[in-house]
Amino acid sequence: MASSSSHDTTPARSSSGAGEEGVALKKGPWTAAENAILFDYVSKHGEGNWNAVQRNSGLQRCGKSCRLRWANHLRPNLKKGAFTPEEERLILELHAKLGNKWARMAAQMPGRTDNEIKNYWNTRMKRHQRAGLAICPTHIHSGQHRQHRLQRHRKQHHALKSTSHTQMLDFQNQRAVSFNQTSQPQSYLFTAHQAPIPSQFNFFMEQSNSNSQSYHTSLSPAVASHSLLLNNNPPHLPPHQSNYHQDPPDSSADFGFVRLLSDHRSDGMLDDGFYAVEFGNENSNNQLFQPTFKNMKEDEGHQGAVTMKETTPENSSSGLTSIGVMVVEPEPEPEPEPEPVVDIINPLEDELTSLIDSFPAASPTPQWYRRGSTMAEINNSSGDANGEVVLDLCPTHQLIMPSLEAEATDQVLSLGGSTSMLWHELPSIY
DNA sequence: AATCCCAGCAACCGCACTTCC
DNA sequence: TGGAAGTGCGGTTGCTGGGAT
Repeated sequence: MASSSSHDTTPARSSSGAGEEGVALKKGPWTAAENAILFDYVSKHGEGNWNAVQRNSGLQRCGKSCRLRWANHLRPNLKKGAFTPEEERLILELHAKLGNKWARMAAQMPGRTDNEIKNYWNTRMKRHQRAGLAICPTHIHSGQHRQHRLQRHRKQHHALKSTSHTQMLDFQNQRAVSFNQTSQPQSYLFTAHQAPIPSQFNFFMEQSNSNSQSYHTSLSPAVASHSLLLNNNPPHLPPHQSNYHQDPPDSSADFGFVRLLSDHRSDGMLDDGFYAVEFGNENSNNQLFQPTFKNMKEDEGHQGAVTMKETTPENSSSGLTSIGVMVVEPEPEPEPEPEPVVDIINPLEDELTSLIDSFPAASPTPQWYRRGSTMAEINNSSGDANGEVVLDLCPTHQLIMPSLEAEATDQVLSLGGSTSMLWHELPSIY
């Protein structure tokens, strides 16, 4: 990228100001000669008294400019080059602790300058705002905030244990998904008209052929940003043994499904383990296939999974589109003492809060989050609503994910024989 | 090959704080 | 004690080079 030397012969940003005795002060990129003069002067006289540099050295730069040049480029023991992963991690931690206190951050990173750290952070912010990604991973939150989150989580955990584990996210007042019957092979089209699907969700397509081989392929981010068109049997899919299908339920099954997965990027920008939506279908023979369950924030000791449910006409008359999340948690640790914390939110809400906290401020808050519904309330076909997850998609089909109280890998997801779907007007999940 | 776009970076600017007289 | 000078900090600007088209 641009370096100081690249500016050496470029006067583009230069302008003039008046120094002491009316001497025109230069602005803009520093030349090698100026660097040499400054370095020589500071080597002899030490740092400080920067305005004297111009007076005594003949350098036509103001004191502030000299100080900046020295601090950012000329002083000894400066580290040059890209930040190491360890330094990046440190920046995240320090920023969580200190905020935009670049100088204080630099003081704890030998060889790095505040300007460098600031530029790094700002470009990173821009990049992730563009991408709609969370800025700080959960594990970077400051100790106090982190502890508070854990407290709230434990508090909520107890509340859940006493009632139900089912938590619902409802996409209300949205147009329901419409399904169109088409001939085989099945194809799915997911379209989000209101906002791009956030890029923290990777789109994959997984398929299994008649030989129980699973295929897994990524989908174009450009396509995924607003819509997905999927065919469950494209011939061009690269053979890639899926990590997600543990036991294909039926070797003759031929199915595909789409995932929106949390993007675990190497830069650790996202809330680990926050998973959103899993779409599924099955083949025309109504073979069942296993949904895949993901850990949610294993460090806090619970698992979660999200899937969707097509609803029958009678139980989707409201046109409700909802996404449910089930949280499976281990037995609670004994609380050492009652906590004065009053605000109780569920773990999912907590995670969503952390995600939403970093959303662009201009994004409208969708009116889709509602707690309280259980699958039993929507569909009386199940006797045990605990942990069931529901996503109403259309008035004519139903996809049911049973409780996760049993071993997750044994869960079976059933789905009617839909062939294609349009998911219109998804609420935004920035 | 030419042009456009944009990420990365260096440097400037304004403000606040500290020090000195 | 108050004003001027010096210094530090954070925000912003604008240039450059590389990649995309």
